[in-house]
Amino acid sequence: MNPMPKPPTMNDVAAAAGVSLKTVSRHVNGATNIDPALAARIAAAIVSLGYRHNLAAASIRPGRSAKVIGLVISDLANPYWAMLARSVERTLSANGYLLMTVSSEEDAERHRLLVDRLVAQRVDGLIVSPPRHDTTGWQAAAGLPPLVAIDRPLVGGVDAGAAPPSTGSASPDDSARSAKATPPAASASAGTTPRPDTAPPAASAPPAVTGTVLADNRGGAEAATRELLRHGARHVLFLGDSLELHTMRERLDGYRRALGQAASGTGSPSSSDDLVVTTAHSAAEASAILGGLLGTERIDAVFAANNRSSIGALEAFTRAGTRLPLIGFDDFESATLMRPGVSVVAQDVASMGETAARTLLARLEGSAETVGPSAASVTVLPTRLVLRGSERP
Amino acid sequence: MNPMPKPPTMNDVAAAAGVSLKTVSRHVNGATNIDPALAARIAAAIVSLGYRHNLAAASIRPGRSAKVIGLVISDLANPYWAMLARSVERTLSANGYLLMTVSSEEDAERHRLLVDRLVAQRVDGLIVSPPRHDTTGWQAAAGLPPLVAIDRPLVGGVDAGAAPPSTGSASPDDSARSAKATPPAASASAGTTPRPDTAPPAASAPPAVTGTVLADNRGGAEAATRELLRHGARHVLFLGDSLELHTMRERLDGYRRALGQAASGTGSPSSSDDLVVTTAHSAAEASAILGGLLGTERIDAVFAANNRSSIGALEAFTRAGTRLPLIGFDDFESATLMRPGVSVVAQDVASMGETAARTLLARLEGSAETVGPSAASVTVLPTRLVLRGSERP
DNA sequence: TTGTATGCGTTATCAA
DNA sequence: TTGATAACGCATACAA
Repeated sequence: MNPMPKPPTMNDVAAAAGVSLKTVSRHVNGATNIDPALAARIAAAIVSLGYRHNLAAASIRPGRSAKVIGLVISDLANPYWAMLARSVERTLSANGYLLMTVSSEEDAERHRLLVDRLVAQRVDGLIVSPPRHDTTGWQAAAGLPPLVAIDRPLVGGVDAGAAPPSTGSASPDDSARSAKATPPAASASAGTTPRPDTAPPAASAPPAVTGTVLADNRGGAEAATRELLRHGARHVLFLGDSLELHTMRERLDGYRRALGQAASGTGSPSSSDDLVVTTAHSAAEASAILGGLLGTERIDAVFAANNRSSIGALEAFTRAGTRLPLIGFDDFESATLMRPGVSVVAQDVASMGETAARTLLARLEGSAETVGPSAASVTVLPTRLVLRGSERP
Repeated sequence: MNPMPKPPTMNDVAAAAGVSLKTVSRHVNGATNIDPALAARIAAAIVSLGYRHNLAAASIRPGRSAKVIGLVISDLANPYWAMLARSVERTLSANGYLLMTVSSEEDAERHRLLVDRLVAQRVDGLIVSPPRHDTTGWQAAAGLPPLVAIDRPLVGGVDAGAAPPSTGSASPDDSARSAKATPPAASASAGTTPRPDTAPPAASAPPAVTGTVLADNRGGAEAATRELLRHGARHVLFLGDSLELHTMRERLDGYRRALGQAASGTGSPSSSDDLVVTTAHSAAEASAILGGLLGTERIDAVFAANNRSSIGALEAFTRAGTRLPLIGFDDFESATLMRPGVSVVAQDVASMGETAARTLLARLEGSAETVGPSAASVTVLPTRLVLRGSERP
């Protein structure tokens, strides 16, 4: 009946049960050594008052944490990310952690805001898929909890600019990106020592980047392209999104590698860049672009570099009432519904999420500095070429 | 270089800047009335120390909160829920709130755990899609923050007792549910006073249920079924998931309503329960079940009661090399790829999420008791029948 | 086994 | 405009 009955505290419970605060604390935290009689009185008081443990308050004590992890992805509505998020959540949840999933919508500024917010919320760890125009100095960023990069590597390992605020000047399409280290197509562990040259804004905080979990984008793309070539294709279209995305760069690289390899053999497949589209940001755009090309004779097969592009390609085929050999990157639910079935490069999304989660957990549980200062692991998960028929003419 | 440089606090900043704690607090909270000179010193100290505001600590002060909302859904990997989550996140995010999305995997126990955890985390509000075997006394549950039900109503409001399991007995068209404001296909507001008969576990806490946002499941299903009948179908299969799900009950109701209506007209469509499948929990199951029925002559059209069932039905068609007229509930990305295109009852997922978020925000911003004790709103969003061709023989 | 006293990082009160 | 001081809800030395 009270107008605003402020939530009962541990103290209220203690008073109601006629015990001390400390005893209630023990009971709530699941301590065993409590007089059963008192425990019962406390339990009764808790129920009768409607008391709920305040984890936010508890977590400000030194050494204690709320066991919350933040996950920053780019688009929750994309099945790929949704499945990744679920996989991460499952693993963390099984270990008593709660996951805060937020989506940046591929907006670097929003991404930065979200990370800041999560850090302010004092999450224990962060799993992050960096945005396109990532200018964050991750390696040096201060006050960050342990962090794992997923799906894409963080900048700062190599080419992080000296521009913390949103000043992303210079040419947006600068191709200075090939300076990056080429990760091996296998699982490996590299002691990525942080480079001291990038401006260290803070004094104390150690670099927090704990690990990176990627798929073998290059290898998958290469295998897919080679398969198309094997079936006689000579002009394979690369249909994908912006090269600002690390995954796209890797996939394009694999595609070109396959072309180059074939060229050195029979000498026929063209490796001209005219067959590369990197402006398909959505299924609709992919469909429109491909639709314009279907009439011409210039292409005879399509490598769709992500699930959106695959859908778009299929849409274009349907509209045009024709089709070309097609392999897509990323599996999607309705790939088996089409006839012929859509062949894809399938990522193991489940293990990707699980691996990221485990990497983070290992760091969190492992007593902080037990692994030595900044031993960052890089895991590259293999992809699988799933052939369902669409790769054929 | 310190082995474990514990994160700098506001006190450290104050010391470094040579000002008082309170002044730093003001600066961090964006107060305007600060000597510019001091403000500059503080800002410098913050950067140099790498200080980050600790929202968890701030939120324990009375009257202050972390501006975090919890969203509990049943399956993040289902595009329907993923889109809903994104829509909710967008609206909340635009209002300065952070969203914690967790998924219960349709497990009532896990659902309960998650809600408890979120409450313990002291979220400001909760948006919840109740699980199947929901036995939570929501209306009476103590210590809950303001809560909005989404997609499905909470039990405890009206029909919690009697027949939750698959007993769809009696006249399925029983109008007993009109005891509650029969959800018209529009927005309405009903003063749902909490029932005193369900055991009130707590003493003080007021019922927290602020609103309910549903789709017009019955109307949508009815329209879809009627459309199938209109094209000459006489034996429409209802292919759906468990009737423990409120949405399924409503959709089945709409389906039967259409059949009954047709029967009273030409007297032909069968309304026997033999055409009702409520055990398709996944696309694979739906596909298997329908596959078994396709050979027989017993059905001549399919109403797939959710997106999984639609996919399953298409799979079965593909496998059997045949097809029947089909309309599905819930739109899905590849519905336009098939030929003929798959007709669906489309929910406005975006406004559903937005409405839920706004309802909650209205309650949170509105100074608590300004709306009077427990004025819960019920919003029923209309659905849209999208015809793409698959409804035809 | 239980209680007392103190501190966690922040904000609010009230006086300077 | 600024600063000392007291909460906030909880957990932990340490004492009983």
